[in-house]
Amino acid sequence: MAATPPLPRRFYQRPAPDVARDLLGCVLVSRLDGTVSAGQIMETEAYLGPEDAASHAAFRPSSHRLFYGPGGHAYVFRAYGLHFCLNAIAGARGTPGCVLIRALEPTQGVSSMALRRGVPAHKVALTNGPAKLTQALGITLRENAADLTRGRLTIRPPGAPREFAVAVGPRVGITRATKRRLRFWVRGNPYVSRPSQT
DNA sequence: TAGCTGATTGACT
DNA sequence: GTCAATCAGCTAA
Repeated sequence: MAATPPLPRRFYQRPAPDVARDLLGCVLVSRLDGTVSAGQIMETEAYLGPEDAASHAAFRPSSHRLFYGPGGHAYVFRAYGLHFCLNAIAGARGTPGCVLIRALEPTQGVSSMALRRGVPAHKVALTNGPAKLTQALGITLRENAADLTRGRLTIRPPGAPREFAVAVGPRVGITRATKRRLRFWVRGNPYVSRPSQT
């Protein structure tokens, strides 16, 4: 547990789908509001550049400063006026892409998460959705553009070798380019946000 | 300036 | 199964 260094920036400087797959099992750590909360990433989705109609890089120019940056930063946006979603910027400089963190399994600070969410700590509803996990970890627009390789919000590699089946399927919850198979999740994990659509 | 959209969730029938 | 909540940022004019 002690002082596992966060994933290096070069981890993110690869194609978004590769980063999305390798992010499964990694641990998202937040040190916000004076508490430490962490969870293993169980579900991700990859978004590409302008050629991906569902990506914010394609239709949201205000995100370009991050998308075209060096990678390894957080991109937080508000959906439907009230929910937050957390992305990790991926891809080398000049090749925009990002990875949406859709679900994680709490490993640390569970009571803080339950407090923020207002649901019992043993419920999967704590973090089994993109907006749920941001609320559980206390992530808001303040964390937009945060450096994931250092600071209050980081992602660490798995403590042990990963032993689980990775499933791949079409992305969910979006209205454009839904046929691309860019969603990755841990098969059989109860924290995955939606029933597997293979 | 006005109008529209959305990578969601939770409450309700 | 349906539907409202709520707002930053885009587009049209």
